[in-house]
Order: sequence, then C-alpha cells, then structure tokens
Amino acid sequence: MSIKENQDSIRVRFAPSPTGYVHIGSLRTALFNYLFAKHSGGKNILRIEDTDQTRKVEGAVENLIKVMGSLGIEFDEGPIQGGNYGPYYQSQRLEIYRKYCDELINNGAAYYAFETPEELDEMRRLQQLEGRQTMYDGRARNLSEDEVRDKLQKGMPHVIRLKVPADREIRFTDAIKGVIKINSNLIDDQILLKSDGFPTYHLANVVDDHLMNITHIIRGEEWITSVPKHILIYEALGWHAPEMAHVPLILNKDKSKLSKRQGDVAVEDYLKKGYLKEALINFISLLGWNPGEGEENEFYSLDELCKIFTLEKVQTSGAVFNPEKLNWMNNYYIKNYDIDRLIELSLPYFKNSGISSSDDIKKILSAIRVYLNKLEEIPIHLKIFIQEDITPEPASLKDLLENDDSKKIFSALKSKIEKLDFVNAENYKQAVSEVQKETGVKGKNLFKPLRIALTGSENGPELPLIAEILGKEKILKFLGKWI
RNA sequence: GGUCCCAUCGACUAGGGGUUAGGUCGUCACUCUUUCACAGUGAAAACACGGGUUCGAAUCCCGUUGGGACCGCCA
Repeated sequence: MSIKENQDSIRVRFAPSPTGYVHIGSLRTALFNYLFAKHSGGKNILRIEDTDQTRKVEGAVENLIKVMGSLGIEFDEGPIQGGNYGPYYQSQRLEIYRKYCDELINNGAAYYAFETPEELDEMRRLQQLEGRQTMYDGRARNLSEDEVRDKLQKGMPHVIRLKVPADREIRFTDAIKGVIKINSNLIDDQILLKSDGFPTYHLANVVDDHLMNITHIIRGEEWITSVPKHILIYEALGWHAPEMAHVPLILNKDKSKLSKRQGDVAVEDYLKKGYLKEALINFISLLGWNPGEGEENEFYSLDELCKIFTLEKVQTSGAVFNPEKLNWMNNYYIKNYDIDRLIELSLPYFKNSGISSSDDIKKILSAIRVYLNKLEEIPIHLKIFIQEDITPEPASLKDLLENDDSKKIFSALKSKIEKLDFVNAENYKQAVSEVQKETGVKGKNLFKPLRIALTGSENGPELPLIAEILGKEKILKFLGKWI
C-alpha cells in the first residue's frame, strides 16, 4: 500500500507511556480510538511513548497489549505487529527527533538553553514567592551565537527549547469542545529535547503524529492546555496539525480526576475480580459517550459500538465512575452469558472448593449466577454446597429447628429420603409434599426449617436444586442432626 | 493564583426555543416466586443563579457562582 493511499484513510493512535498497569481512563481513550477507527474503516495504531527513561517499567508494554487484546481492542500497527511507519517505540526514534530539532534551531523556532534543573527550581521558587506565574523566563534566548557555540564545545549539558512568539492568538477547533483560543504570551518556552538527548512528549508526539500520518488525535482532556504548544511546533515545521478530539475525564465520586487513592483504577484489577470483558467495555463506552437520539438501550457489544460510535456524541463534561452501575451491568452479563463459557471463566473460583464434577459446577453456577456482581464472589455462595456440618447463621435460627413441628418434618422427610436411591429436584419436591400431607405442617413452617436445616441460612437458591446437589447422604446427615 | 474546559434527578444521560423534562443505576413501596436474589409495577428525585434575546427559554447570548484540568529536562 502506498503512502498516498494511506493519506486518505483515517489513522488514529493510542500513545501510552509504559508505566505499568492499564488505567481505566487509558482503556476508555484506547476504546474510543478503536471505535472511531473501526467505524470509519481506518487504522488503529499503538505507539509507545517511552521517552522518560526514569519511568520505564519492565514488561509494561507486553502487559498493555495483553490487557487490550483480552478486551478485544486490537491494533493494526504497533511494536508487536509492526507496520510501515515504525519503529513504534519512541525510544527507538531518537535520531528522527534530533533531526527535526536541528531544523527548528536552524529556522529560529527553537534555541539552546543551559540552565540546570536546580537553577530552574530556584527560578520557579522565586516566581512563586512573588506570586507570579511559574514559567521559564526565556533567559537563554539572549545568548549570543558565540556563547552558545562555546558552551556546546565545552560539552555543557543543555536542552532545546521552543521559542514561543509573543502576542499571538493561537486557536484551534476541537471536535468535542469547539473553538479554543489562547494568547501565546501565556505559553511556556517548552523544552523539546532533554539533556539526555530524549525528546519531551510535546516534540515527540508532534513529530510522530505527522510522520505516522495520524489524521485524528483522540486523547484525554488533560492534554488540551498543551495543544497550543503543539500547534506552534506544527507551524514551525510547516506541517498541518491533525484533527483534535479531547475527551472529558473519568472522575472519582468527588469529581476529581479518577485516581488510585479512591478505588481501583487498573483494568487488570477489574479483570481479576471477575468483571466480564463485555461488561467492562460496555460500561466504559457509556462513560462520556452515548448513542443519543432518544435511544434507550444500554447494552452494546463491541461490534455494535463500532457501528454506532461517533465523536459527535461524545460528552463535553466529565463522567463519574460509578462502580454500582458497573456491578449491575456485570451481573446482567453474568446472568445472560452462555453457561459453558461462563463455566470456563469461573473455574478458577471453584479451585479450592473441592467441587470438581463439571456437572455439579454447571448446576451450582446456574443457581448462583443471579447473585453475582463479579466472579470473585463465587466462593461465598459455595459454602452451602460444600459444608459438612450445619451451623445456622445467625444463631437465633436454631430455635426454629428445635420445635416439635420441625422435628416431625425432619423425621418424616428423613424416612422418605432413605427409601430413595438418589435425590434430585423432582423426587425431593415430591417427598416434601408427602411430608406436608402426613404431618399437616405447611407453608413457612414447613419450608423455612427445611431450608435452614439443609443450608444453615434462611435464604438462597431454590431448595430442591440445592437438595439435588447435596445428595442423599448429606441430606440425611443434616436432617438427622436435629431429630 | 493564572490559563483553559465544564454545568439536566445522588450517579450515567436523552432532549437543544413551546415536552406532564424521558430512560438507566442507586433508593423506597408493592407484585411475583411458600426464602433471598431475579423479574414486573409504581414512587420520590434534576434543567446552579442572575440578567438579556424572544410572544415563549432547560434549550441562544452575557455575567456570576460552582466544579475540574493544566501550569516539570512526566506523559
């Protein structure tokens, strides 16, 4: 495929820095990029922004690709699958950035600066003290060519900064927010190239988005204030900036930016707890986006989302992440999931229960899935199926088992069950109704003691079902205890 | 503090000049199921405020207030 053809089609990128786990906000950004690309038949590209050597985390990229992949978000180009615009690690593109930096220096859009981090800290401290804006004061702008050459020759550590022009109004149109204007006097002389030779985000993302033919930048709102800097770089290099779409943030309950302090933010955590990928994707897609036009359905598969997703329907304001609604949605998916697929996903949670018969697992899971907000809750519902002795909980329920009527029922049922070869839901029900006739005990007085005697609890799934799973031997044992 | 962004029930949102302001989660009540849950029905619950524009503003404009993001040799 020629580059020319590519220019016509939509290309978006997800550009995370590999700092470890995958943030819920990152997932949403990646999702929107993916949906936008798929919706328009474009390409979804993964680019790793690893220009901060101090923040690199081993295995983070592999983890990210794994997590995204497990949720169904795939990339057409990226560090693993390659592509015509690589390399897709920014750390492997250093010469490229260097080259464009030189170009910026040569055309007067950037300059060398030699302050140490300590000097800059001091400068900011003073500015703060005076109640002024903390901002690079442009002191290195005044260095003469000779001074610069001299310092360079001496091998002094240096950075390259963007020379932001004065008194200009920078404006751009954001696909979500509309027209945004800012005066250039408020823009810092941003560092483009760090003293370790690595570019900053600002330079690297501009260069790469251009070189990789990115047509639309879809990213979090936190980037919106640095767009003007990027515009200046595009201009200085004679390039057109891609379309921009800044999606609103996902928020904590207190409306601040979603953060670790206030709950789980790692997608891995949600997966580990047994949130289904379909539910996660569905729920996240509805955070800051909706199909609109009075559409009241809230359940969408990834494929359906690809069909109906548009940037126009992305919200302008932030969305609070509501775990309760996620639970509700996950429960819905669990209840309606193909049972065999659900069993597969649930197996790890049966591991230490001693329940291994696939028949039993299927029966139990069918009975308890309605209670599950997430798969990790399975073990707490397993107790009634695996306990060897019954201790009523709360203890006060014990009284109900020790009255005369109850004892009468238990004895009657026990002798019925003893005659059975095996117990299933049907013959259990039959036996109980016979007990009812014989003893004259009925209604609550019949069913409640039985439930407590068999499970230790006053509520739970249907009793005949439980009886079938418990089996003859256990039922006899449990009934016998109270006679 | 400066700049930028934002503003419909507690939360997610529909609606964007004339609506009884609709739906979902959550909450509450009732029904169903001899339990709980599920399901069903119903209820309480919102256009931040003030000015314009208009016959008419939740909707358009301005301001106020409130919230958020950003202000690093981090992304």
